[in-house]
Amino acid sequence: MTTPSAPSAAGRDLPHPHRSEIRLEGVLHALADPMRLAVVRRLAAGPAEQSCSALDLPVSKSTTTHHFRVLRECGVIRQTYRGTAKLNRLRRDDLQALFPGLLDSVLAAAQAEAVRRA
Amino acid sequence: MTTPSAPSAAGRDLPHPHRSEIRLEGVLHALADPMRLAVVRRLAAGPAEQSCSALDLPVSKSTTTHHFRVLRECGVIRQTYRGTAKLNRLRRDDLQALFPGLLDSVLAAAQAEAVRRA
DNA sequence: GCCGTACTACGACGAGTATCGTATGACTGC
DNA sequence: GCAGTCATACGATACTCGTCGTAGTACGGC
Repeated sequence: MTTPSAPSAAGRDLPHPHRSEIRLEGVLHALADPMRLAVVRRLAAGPAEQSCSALDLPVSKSTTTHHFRVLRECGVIRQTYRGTAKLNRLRRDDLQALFPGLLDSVLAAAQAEAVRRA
Repeated sequence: MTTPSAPSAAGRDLPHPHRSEIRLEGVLHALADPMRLAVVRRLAAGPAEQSCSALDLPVSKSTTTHHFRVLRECGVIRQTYRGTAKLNRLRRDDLQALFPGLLDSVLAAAQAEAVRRA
Protein backbone atom coordinates (compact mmCIF):
# COMPACT_ATOMS: atom_id res chain seq x y z
CA MET A 1 0.00 0.00 0.00
CA THR A 2 1.18 3.50 -0.72
CA THR A 3 1.40 5.93 2.10
CA PRO A 4 0.06 9.09 0.51
CA SER A 5 1.43 11.82 2.71
CA ALA A 6 4.08 10.05 4.75
CA PRO A 7 7.75 10.01 3.87
CA SER A 8 9.11 6.48 4.07
CA ALA A 9 12.03 7.31 6.31
CA ALA A 10 9.88 8.79 9.09
CA GLY A 11 6.49 7.30 8.39
CA ARG A 12 5.69 6.31 11.94
CA ASP A 13 5.33 8.97 14.54
CA LEU A 14 5.54 8.41 18.25
CA PRO A 15 3.67 10.47 20.84
CA HIS A 16 5.90 12.75 22.90
CA PRO A 17 4.82 15.05 25.70
CA HIS A 18 5.10 18.71 24.84
CA ARG A 19 7.64 20.66 26.85
CA SER A 20 4.88 22.17 28.94
CA GLU A 21 3.55 18.73 29.78
CA ILE A 22 6.75 17.39 31.30
CA ARG A 23 6.35 16.90 35.04
CA LEU A 24 9.14 16.95 37.57
CA GLU A 25 7.89 13.92 39.45
CA GLY A 26 7.72 12.00 36.17
CA VAL A 27 11.31 12.86 35.32
CA LEU A 28 12.51 11.89 38.78
CA HIS A 29 10.59 8.66 38.63
CA ALA A 30 12.09 7.85 35.24
CA LEU A 31 15.61 8.55 36.50
CA ALA A 32 15.15 6.63 39.75
CA ASP A 33 15.39 3.26 38.00
CA PRO A 34 18.98 2.02 37.64
CA MET A 35 18.38 0.61 34.18
CA ARG A 36 16.92 3.84 32.88
CA LEU A 37 19.56 5.95 34.58
CA ALA A 38 22.19 3.85 32.82
CA VAL A 39 20.47 4.53 29.50
CA VAL A 40 20.43 8.26 30.15
CA ARG A 41 24.07 8.25 31.19
CA ARG A 42 25.09 6.50 28.00
CA LEU A 43 22.99 8.79 25.88
CA ALA A 44 24.65 11.74 27.56
CA ALA A 45 28.16 10.37 27.23
CA GLY A 46 28.06 8.84 23.75
CA PRO A 47 26.77 9.90 20.34
CA ALA A 48 23.75 12.16 20.34
CA GLU A 49 21.55 9.54 18.70
CA GLN A 50 21.71 5.87 19.57
CA SER A 51 19.43 2.99 18.67
CA CYS A 52 17.71 0.89 21.31
CA SER A 53 19.76 -2.19 20.52
CA ALA A 54 23.03 -0.27 20.55
CA LEU A 55 22.83 0.11 24.31
CA ASP A 56 22.53 -3.62 24.84
CA LEU A 57 20.90 -3.68 28.24
CA PRO A 58 21.13 -6.84 30.35
CA VAL A 59 17.39 -7.45 30.10
CA SER A 60 15.05 -8.85 27.49
CA LYS A 61 13.97 -6.97 24.38
CA SER A 62 10.51 -6.48 25.81
CA THR A 63 11.86 -4.92 28.96
CA THR A 64 14.17 -2.69 26.96
CA THR A 65 11.22 -1.43 24.95
CA HIS A 66 9.34 -0.80 28.17
CA HIS A 67 12.13 1.33 29.68
CA PHE A 68 12.57 3.40 26.54
CA ARG A 69 8.85 3.99 26.44
CA VAL A 70 8.86 5.23 30.04
CA LEU A 71 11.72 7.61 29.28
CA ARG A 72 9.90 8.92 26.21
CA GLU A 73 6.53 9.33 27.91
CA CYS A 74 8.12 11.17 30.83
CA GLY A 75 9.81 13.58 28.41
CA VAL A 76 13.40 12.55 29.07
CA ILE A 77 14.22 11.28 25.59
CA ARG A 78 12.93 11.79 22.06
CA GLN A 79 12.51 8.81 19.77
CA THR A 80 12.38 8.81 15.98
CA TYR A 81 12.23 5.97 13.51
CA ARG A 82 15.00 5.50 11.01
CA GLY A 83 14.39 2.46 8.87
CA THR A 84 13.94 -0.53 11.15
CA ALA A 85 15.87 1.11 13.93
CA LYS A 86 14.63 3.67 16.42
CA LEU A 87 16.96 6.44 17.39
CA ASN A 88 16.97 7.92 20.88
CA ARG A 89 18.31 11.22 22.04
CA LEU A 90 18.14 13.19 25.25
CA ARG A 91 15.79 16.16 25.43
CA ARG A 92 18.49 18.28 26.99
CA ASP A 93 17.10 21.60 25.80
CA ASP A 94 13.61 20.98 27.10
CA LEU A 95 14.82 19.67 30.44
CA GLN A 96 17.29 22.51 30.84
CA ALA A 97 14.59 25.06 30.10
CA LEU A 98 12.16 23.53 32.58
CA PHE A 99 14.50 22.44 35.34
CA PRO A 100 17.81 24.26 34.97
CA GLY A 101 20.76 22.23 36.10
CA LEU A 102 18.73 19.24 37.17
CA LEU A 103 19.88 16.80 34.50
CA ASP A 104 23.49 17.82 34.90
CA SER A 105 23.28 17.39 38.66
CA VAL A 106 21.83 13.92 38.31
CA LEU A 107 24.43 12.92 35.74
CA ALA A 108 27.23 14.29 37.90
CA ALA A 109 25.80 12.50 40.92
CA ALA A 110 25.61 9.23 39.01
CA GLN A 111 29.18 9.67 37.87
CA ALA A 112 30.34 10.48 41.40
CA GLU A 113 28.63 7.42 42.80
CA ALA A 114 30.04 5.19 40.06
CA VAL A 115 33.54 6.42 40.86
CA ARG A 116 32.93 5.98 44.57
CA ARG A 117 31.82 2.39 44.14
CA ALA A 118 34.86 1.48 42.06
CA MET B 1 3.61 -6.79 79.71
CA THR B 2 6.94 -5.58 80.94
CA THR B 3 9.43 -5.37 78.18
CA PRO B 4 12.52 -6.89 79.78
CA SER B 5 15.18 -5.18 77.70
CA ALA B 6 13.11 -2.09 77.21
CA PRO B 7 15.00 0.56 75.30
CA SER B 8 15.58 3.20 77.89
CA ALA B 9 13.33 6.15 77.85
CA ALA B 10 14.87 9.20 76.28
CA GLY B 11 17.33 7.18 74.23
CA ARG B 12 15.13 5.84 71.49
CA ASP B 13 17.33 5.75 68.50
CA LEU B 14 16.26 5.34 64.94
CA PRO B 15 18.38 3.63 62.29
CA HIS B 16 19.83 5.98 59.71
CA PRO B 17 22.01 5.07 56.77
CA HIS B 18 25.56 6.31 57.06
CA ARG B 19 26.60 8.88 54.51
CA SER B 20 28.49 6.27 52.55
CA GLU B 21 25.38 4.09 52.36
CA ILE B 22 23.16 6.67 50.69
CA ARG B 23 22.36 5.63 47.12
CA LEU B 24 21.48 8.01 44.34
CA GLU B 25 18.65 5.86 43.05
CA GLY B 26 17.21 5.70 46.55
CA VAL B 27 17.26 9.47 46.90
CA LEU B 28 15.66 9.95 43.49
CA HIS B 29 13.02 7.37 44.30
CA ALA B 30 12.24 9.10 47.57
CA LEU B 31 11.92 12.47 45.86
CA ALA B 32 9.82 11.13 42.97
CA ASP B 33 6.73 10.84 45.15
CA PRO B 34 4.69 14.05 45.27
CA MET B 35 3.86 13.63 48.95
CA ARG B 36 7.47 13.16 49.94
CA LEU B 37 8.67 15.93 47.67
CA ALA B 38 6.20 18.23 49.38
CA VAL B 39 7.64 17.23 52.75
CA VAL B 40 11.17 17.93 51.59
CA ARG B 41 10.17 21.28 50.17
CA ARG B 42 8.59 22.32 53.41
CA LEU B 43 11.54 21.14 55.44
CA ALA B 44 13.80 23.16 53.17
CA ALA B 45 11.65 26.26 53.28
CA GLY B 46 10.59 26.34 56.93
CA PRO B 47 12.34 25.88 60.27
CA ALA B 48 15.25 23.45 60.28
CA GLU B 49 13.43 21.00 62.53
CA GLN B 50 9.75 20.23 62.19
CA SER B 51 7.62 17.51 63.74
CA CYS B 52 5.73 14.98 61.65
CA SER B 53 2.36 16.37 62.62
CA ALA B 54 3.40 19.95 61.89
CA LEU B 55 3.40 19.29 58.18
CA ASP B 56 -0.21 18.09 58.21
CA LEU B 57 -0.24 15.96 55.09
CA PRO B 58 -3.59 15.15 53.44
CA VAL B 59 -3.27 11.45 54.25
CA SER B 60 -3.78 9.33 57.34
CA LYS B 61 -1.34 9.21 60.22
CA SER B 62 -0.18 5.75 59.22
CA THR B 63 0.64 6.87 55.71
CA THR B 64 2.46 9.92 57.03
CA THR B 65 4.63 7.68 59.18
CA HIS B 66 5.33 5.50 56.17
CA HIS B 67 6.53 8.42 54.04
CA PHE B 68 8.78 9.79 56.76
CA ARG B 69 10.25 6.37 57.21
CA VAL B 70 11.04 6.11 53.49
CA LEU B 71 12.71 9.51 53.55
CA ARG B 72 14.77 8.51 56.57
CA GLU B 73 15.82 5.11 55.21
CA CYS B 74 16.89 6.66 51.92
CA GLY B 75 19.05 9.16 53.77
CA VAL B 76 17.12 12.28 52.86
CA ILE B 77 16.10 13.29 56.37
CA ARG B 78 17.31 12.69 59.90
CA GLN B 79 14.78 11.97 62.63
CA THR B 80 15.25 12.40 66.36
CA TYR B 81 12.87 12.02 69.22
CA ARG B 82 12.08 14.98 71.39
CA GLY B 83 9.56 14.12 74.03
CA THR B 84 6.48 12.73 72.35
CA ALA B 85 7.25 14.43 69.09
CA LYS B 86 9.72 13.39 66.45
CA LEU B 87 11.72 16.10 64.80
CA ASN B 88 12.73 15.90 61.15
CA ARG B 89 15.47 17.76 59.41
CA LEU B 90 17.04 17.55 55.98
CA ARG B 91 20.47 15.93 55.66
CA ARG B 92 21.67 18.80 53.53
CA ASP B 93 25.35 18.36 54.38
CA ASP B 94 25.45 14.68 53.57
CA LEU B 95 23.54 15.07 50.34
CA GLN B 96 25.62 18.03 49.27
CA ALA B 97 28.82 16.12 49.95
CA LEU B 98 27.66 13.08 48.00
CA PHE B 99 25.74 14.71 45.17
CA PRO B 100 26.74 18.35 44.91
CA GLY B 101 23.94 20.60 43.76
CA LEU B 102 21.43 17.80 43.37
CA LEU B 103 19.10 18.73 46.20
CA ASP B 104 19.16 22.40 45.26
CA SER B 105 18.38 21.56 41.64
CA VAL B 106 15.42 19.44 42.64
CA LEU B 107 14.12 22.07 45.03
CA ALA B 108 14.53 24.78 42.40
CA ALA B 109 12.81 22.58 39.83
CA ALA B 110 9.92 21.92 42.18
CA GLN B 111 9.61 25.61 42.86
CA ALA B 112 9.72 26.43 39.15
CA GLU B 113 7.03 23.91 38.40
CA ALA B 114 4.84 25.15 41.24
CA VAL B 115 5.10 28.67 39.88
CA ARG B 116 4.39 27.49 36.35
CA ARG B 117 1.26 25.71 37.42
CA ALA B 118 -0.11 28.68 39.27
C1' DG C 1 7.51 -12.52 -3.02
C1' DC C 2 10.33 -14.12 0.89
C1' DC C 3 13.33 -13.74 4.78
C1' DG C 4 15.95 -11.48 8.41
C1' DT C 5 16.35 -7.55 11.58
C1' DA C 6 14.48 -4.18 14.84
C1' DC C 7 11.13 -3.09 17.64
C1' DT C 8 6.12 -3.50 19.62
C1' DA C 9 1.81 -5.22 21.79
C1' DC C 10 -0.25 -8.16 24.82
C1' DG C 11 -0.82 -11.03 28.66
C1' DA C 12 1.08 -12.82 32.84
C1' DC C 13 3.56 -13.08 37.12
C1' DG C 14 5.95 -11.58 41.30
C1' DA C 15 7.60 -7.82 44.00
C1' DG C 16 7.04 -3.53 45.81
C1' DT C 17 4.26 0.39 47.51
C1' DA C 18 0.62 3.71 48.94
C1' DT C 19 -3.18 3.66 51.47
C1' DC C 20 -6.09 2.70 55.39
C1' DG C 21 -7.95 1.15 60.18
C1' DT C 22 -7.01 -0.49 64.52
C1' DA C 23 -4.27 -1.61 68.34
C1' DT C 24 0.05 -0.46 70.90
C1' DG C 25 3.88 1.98 72.94
C1' DA C 26 6.25 6.34 74.70
C1' DC C 27 6.04 10.67 76.83
C1' DT C 28 3.74 14.83 79.45
C1' DG C 29 0.75 16.74 82.61
C1' DC C 30 -2.87 16.22 86.10
C1' DG D 1 -2.18 6.17 88.65
C1' DC D 2 -4.85 8.11 84.75
C1' DA D 3 -5.85 10.37 80.60
C1' DG D 4 -4.38 12.67 76.45
C1' DT D 5 -1.12 13.35 72.57
C1' DC D 6 2.25 11.83 69.21
C1' DA D 7 3.89 8.49 66.56
C1' DT D 8 4.53 3.16 65.50
C1' DA D 9 3.48 -1.50 64.22
C1' DC D 10 0.72 -4.74 62.08
C1' DG D 11 -2.45 -6.61 58.80
C1' DA D 12 -5.23 -5.91 54.71
C1' DT D 13 -6.10 -4.14 50.20
C1' DA D 14 -5.56 -2.34 45.78
C1' DC D 15 -2.54 -0.61 42.64
C1' DT D 16 1.89 0.10 40.15
C1' DC D 17 5.97 -1.59 38.24
C1' DG D 18 9.81 -4.50 36.36
C1' DT D 19 10.37 -8.57 34.17
C1' DC D 20 9.53 -12.13 30.86
C1' DG D 21 7.78 -14.94 26.68
C1' DT D 22 5.20 -15.15 22.60
C1' DA D 23 3.13 -13.41 18.74
C1' DG D 24 3.05 -9.69 15.59
C1' DT D 25 4.27 -5.36 12.68
C1' DA D 26 7.36 -2.36 9.92
C1' DC D 27 11.29 -1.91 7.09
C1' DG D 28 15.21 -3.24 3.95
C1' DG D 29 17.50 -6.40 1.02
C1' DC D 30 17.55 -10.83 -1.69
